[in-house]
Amino acid sequence: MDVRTLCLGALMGGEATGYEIRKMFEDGTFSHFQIASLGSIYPALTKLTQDGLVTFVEHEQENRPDKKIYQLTSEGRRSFLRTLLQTRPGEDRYRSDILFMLTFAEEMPLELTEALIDEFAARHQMMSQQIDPDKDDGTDAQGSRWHDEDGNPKPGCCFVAGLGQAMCDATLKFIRENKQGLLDQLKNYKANKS
Amino acid sequence: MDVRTLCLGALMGGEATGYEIRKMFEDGTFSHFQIASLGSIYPALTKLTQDGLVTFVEHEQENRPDKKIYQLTSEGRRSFLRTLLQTRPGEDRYRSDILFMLTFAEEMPLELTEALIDEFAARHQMMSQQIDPDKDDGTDAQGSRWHDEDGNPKPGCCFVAGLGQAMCDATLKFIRENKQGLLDQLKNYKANKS
DNA sequence: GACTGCATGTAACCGGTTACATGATTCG
DNA sequence: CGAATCATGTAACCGGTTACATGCAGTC
Repeated sequence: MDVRTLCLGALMGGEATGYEIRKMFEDGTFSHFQIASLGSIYPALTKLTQDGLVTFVEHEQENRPDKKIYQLTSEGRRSFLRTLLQTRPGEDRYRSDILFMLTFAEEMPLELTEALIDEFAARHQMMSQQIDPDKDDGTDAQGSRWHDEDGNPKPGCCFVAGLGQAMCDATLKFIRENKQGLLDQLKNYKANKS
Repeated sequence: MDVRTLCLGALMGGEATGYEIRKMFEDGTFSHFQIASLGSIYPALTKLTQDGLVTFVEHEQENRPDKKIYQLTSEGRRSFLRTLLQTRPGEDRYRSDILFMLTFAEEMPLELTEALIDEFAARHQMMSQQIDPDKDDGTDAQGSRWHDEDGNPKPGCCFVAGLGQAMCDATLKFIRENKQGLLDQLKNYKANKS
């Protein structure tokens, strides 16, 4: 799934600037299962504009670059929906340096192992909080992206958010239950070696 | 974490061919949290050989390209350990086209939604089975990578495997408990719209 | 005073994927 | 008879990251 498609999807929830789209992938709605950086989003939006899939209105701002508020065109919407129906989803890929490093826990000092686990836990804790579908991104006047025009929560979003949270919670739970055990095993393991 | 480091890590468990290393990332030990394709592994091994971090012995085979069995040099081992101690682990990144698509469940036919969920579940089921630390890759004469020379299981590996499995199981559980609910909600949602 | 947030944009670079080339064997 | 498995290797290509450029406002 390329950045262009991701941007179209982001705009399905309503208008947004490039900067705001990045936030959806950094902090927001999509943060736990997709990523996209500004350096790829801006060119993507330019391309989409050329192709007639999005339009933007320029809002002048003092002391800042003009804000470009993007919106799907009806063709953009149709195009995205077509993609949705036709695309065979790519494989899920989860990459974690921390888990890779932890595979070699025997080879590092105990403190490092513990630090890595703690960091892993901290990241998941943060993710879990960011996902929370009830928080609803707060003050947004026109209603958040989790809800449609009538204020009904979107089932798809809730399901995906719930799933993300379940994964985070499971991770956290596992760490709570197994961290000390691992540390103890490592102590024994190292004692046996010497 | 680049492919070179990944290859060094893979060889920490003992000697292997490029083809076997790919398998560790495709099916095996590392499959649930790192990926690497042959097109990047072979060049990486060549580079590592040039740098003196790995060596290989060529085993002739009939009707096949010679098999190159790679092995860490002592410098390769030291270098990997240094990397392990010095590297700030990169962010975990989980990318899932399916979850992205499911965010827009309202916009697609119910059957597609269900198919996507089922596929998601099937993939995680498979992952869960692949991880299983007890299976121990079976017939391997010199013992699998989950165990050290004395046959003791490596705590780091077990921990990471367990964590992977906990995540898979949580995913599967969530789907079991919420799939039908989502489908029902979508039915209502669509009925209300029309 | 330094850093973060808002806000856009460009371009070099780089790493990895994909596809191709080769070829016997085994399984369904 | 086609597909998958074993087994290595090269190279074009492409997508995205990183870094740079610009600049003000607010906070620590």
